[in-house]
Formats: sequence, C-alpha cells, structure tokens
Amino acid sequence: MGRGKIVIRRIDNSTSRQVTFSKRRKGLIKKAKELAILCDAEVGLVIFSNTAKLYEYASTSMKSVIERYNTCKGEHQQLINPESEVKFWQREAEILRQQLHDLQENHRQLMGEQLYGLSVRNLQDLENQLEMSLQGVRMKKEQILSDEIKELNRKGNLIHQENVELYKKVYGTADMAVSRNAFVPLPFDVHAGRNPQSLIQLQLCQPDPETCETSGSGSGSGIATK
Amino acid sequence: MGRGKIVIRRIDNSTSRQVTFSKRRKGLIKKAKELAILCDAEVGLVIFSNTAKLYEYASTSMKSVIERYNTCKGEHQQLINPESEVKFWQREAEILRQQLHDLQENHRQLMGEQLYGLSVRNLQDLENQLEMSLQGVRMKKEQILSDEIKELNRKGNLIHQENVELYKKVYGTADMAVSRNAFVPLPFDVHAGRNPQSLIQLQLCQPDPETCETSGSGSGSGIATK
DNA sequence: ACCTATTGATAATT
DNA sequence: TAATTATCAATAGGT
Repeated sequence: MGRGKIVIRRIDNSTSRQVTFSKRRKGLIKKAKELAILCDAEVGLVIFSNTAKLYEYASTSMKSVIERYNTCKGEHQQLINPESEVKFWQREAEILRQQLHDLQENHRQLMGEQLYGLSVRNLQDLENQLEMSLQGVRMKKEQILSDEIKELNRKGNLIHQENVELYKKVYGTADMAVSRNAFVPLPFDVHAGRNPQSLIQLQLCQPDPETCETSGSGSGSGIATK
Repeated sequence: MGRGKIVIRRIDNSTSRQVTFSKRRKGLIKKAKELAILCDAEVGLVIFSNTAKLYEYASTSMKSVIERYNTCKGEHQQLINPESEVKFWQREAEILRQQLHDLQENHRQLMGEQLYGLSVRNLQDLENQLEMSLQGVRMKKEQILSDEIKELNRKGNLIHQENVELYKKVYGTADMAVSRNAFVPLPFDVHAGRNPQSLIQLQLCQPDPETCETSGSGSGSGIATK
C-alpha cells in the first residue's frame, strides 16, 4: 500500500525506519480506536519505539485493560500491591455501579417513568428521542414485513412456475386459461394496503403478476432486490 | 476500504459487528506485528471483545510489555499473592459489568438501535412501549407548561391588582381605562400553540416591557427571560 | 468462509 | 517535517 510493495523486515535505514514508525504507529492506533468503537471492544495498545519511547492507546484506560488482562489470565503477578489493587477494584465497582445507576435512571425515563424533576427542555429532548426511536422501530418492523412479503412472493412465483410446467406436461399447452383451476394472479400493488397486516394477507394470496407472466425468463429474477 | 465507506460508530447489527470484529482484529494484529518488525519496536496489544473474550499480541511477551510499561509509568509493582478481598471486588465488578451490559442492550433497543434479531412481535411490543412513554412524556411536558402559564397568569394578576391599587392612590380612581398596560391573562390551551417554546415566550413577555420601566421591580418580574 | 469493488493506508518522492 | 500521489492492502457488503 504505497508506491511499491515492501517486505516485512526490519528497515535498515534509520531515517526511513523512524518515518515509517511514525506513520504506521499513527495508523495502528487509529485502527485500534476504530475497532474499539465499531465492535464495542476494550482495546489496549502499548508501543515502545526502538529508541525506548513509549506510545500507548487504551479505549478505556490502560490500567483497566491490564487489570482485566491479568484477571483473564488468572494471574496477579503484575502491577500494584494487593492494597492498591483492592482499591482499584473498589473504584472500578463504584464506577460501574454509578454507570448502572445513571443508565437505569435514563432507562426509566425512556420508559416514561420517573419524569419528575425534568425540565421542559429535557422533556422535549426525551420526546424527540422517543419519536426517533419509534420511527426506527417502525421502519424495522415494516422492513421485516416487507421482506417477508417479498419472500412469500418469490415462493409463490416459484410454485406458480412449477404449476405452469406441470400443466404443460399434462395438457401439452401452457395455456392454463382453459382450466377451471388455473391460477390467475391478480394485479398487486404494494401501496394499496395501508396496514402492513393486511399487506401480508394480501400477499399470501397473490404472487406478483409481473414476475409470473414470463415463464421462460430467468428464475433468478424472482428475487426482489432493492 | 470496502464496498462502501462506513461511519466509525458502534455497529448495530450484532452479526455484522462480530464479523467486522473478527476481520479488523486480525488486521490490527497483523499491523501490530508489522510495526514491531519493520521498526524494531516492542508492541503489546490486548483486545477484549464485547463478549468479554480476550485476544492478545505481544512482539516479545505481554509480561515484558506490561512490566516495561509499568516501569515507564513509574508504577510500583510488588508481587504478593492475591487476597480474597481482591477476588471479591473483581467478582463484584464483573457482575456489575454484566448488568451494565444487559441494561445497555435493552437501552439501545429503546433508543431504536440494535433492533437486529427482534421479531415483529418484539418490535410491536417495543413500539407500544415507546408510544406509551411518549404519551407520558408529552402529558408531563404539557402539565409543566400549563402550570407555568397558570403561575404567570397568577403573578400577572397580582401585579395588575397592585397597579390598580397604586393607580387609585395616585389618581383617586380605579378606572385604568386610560392606561395602555392592562394585564389580560391568557387562557391556557395546549392545542392552540403548535410550538410550546413560543407559548412560553408569549407568556413570559406578557408584562409589556414598557410597563416595567417605571414599576418598582415587582416581585413577579423576577422570572428571568433571555 | 470466500469474493471483489471500493476505500483507506502508506512507500516513495518532493 | 509536512505534503503529494501512485500503489497496494484492508475490508464492507454480498454470496
């Protein structure tokens, strides 16, 4: 990823090495940050240059990371005497307790409880947040319903195709109009029903005619993509 | 650097988050290795997934890195066997961390995030909850606004009474028809004003500035407006 | 897990 | 040391 590819091997030229160190250190820390944020991870990164200079990054705090690391490893051989270690964990617990408390309060307010003491401004913010949440939830719900409908359509189409083929084999013609039992797809309009519930009902009975009519065309087109 | 650019923000969809975590963790560790080799640096990297799983890389050994880090930071490191008190607090912290994690998940859903994996039924429940919350918040807000307006009206009336009395003493008559500053309390109607803010503004400004210039700073005018 | 279009990181250069 | 830019590497989204 540069003007030319390089072999991963100690850079001899000290100046180049310094420059590369500077660039890559920055890039590495950036990526560590991104990983922590994107994936909700706790990350600790320690770098000593070959000149013994220390660089570090921690998504929370290095102390927290190291303590957690030691806990995970079941080793307590590093860092801090027991006394201060106890203090550390007490503080850690206190912080967590506080966070939990704050979040609970916030949570209750989001549940429409514990509104006493809030200013109009706070309430307005809360209202806006709830409206946004509601919008998100509704969109998600409708998306799921929409997906379900598409899937049902797809399956319906496949089955219809199959029927046409079978009909052809039995009667030697694809013209199913002569049959009393012919499947006659009704025109389907997604926007016809305002109520998603009714949409499902409609869909259960009605494969999309557009995709059905050309039996010869690719079956893959049945998959509706947006 | 992918099919599209992304915003660096916690990934909502837990599957995507896992996948991204896996990819980026690998990439990060690779780059950490390269930095250590290319630039002759000592690197230590600790990563906890949001499922509390530990991943690590150290160019030398994590112990060495942490010790060197502690030395650099001037931390005292006495190696004494762990006391049960430490374990107790660690467990305490772990429990709290778990609770916090669970609550956060719930909270995010109330915020309209992290909706991936919820069934239509769940989403419907969530929607209902949000609607109820919204109703509660709006009622509370309107109640506060109503109370404020009532209070302002009350104070306005008091001041008006005072003015009438003063006017009587000065002119020997209660007929203030000549005055342009009669206070007319507005009836509160939640649905009249579209914007609650403007409602407040209107009410707060009700005592006309002109009337204030000579008034002996009535107690009611203590309400600060910006 | 694999694929590939696209973005991002960076080696070389000024 | 800081830009610039041509190139390669990482990866987001899809299968």
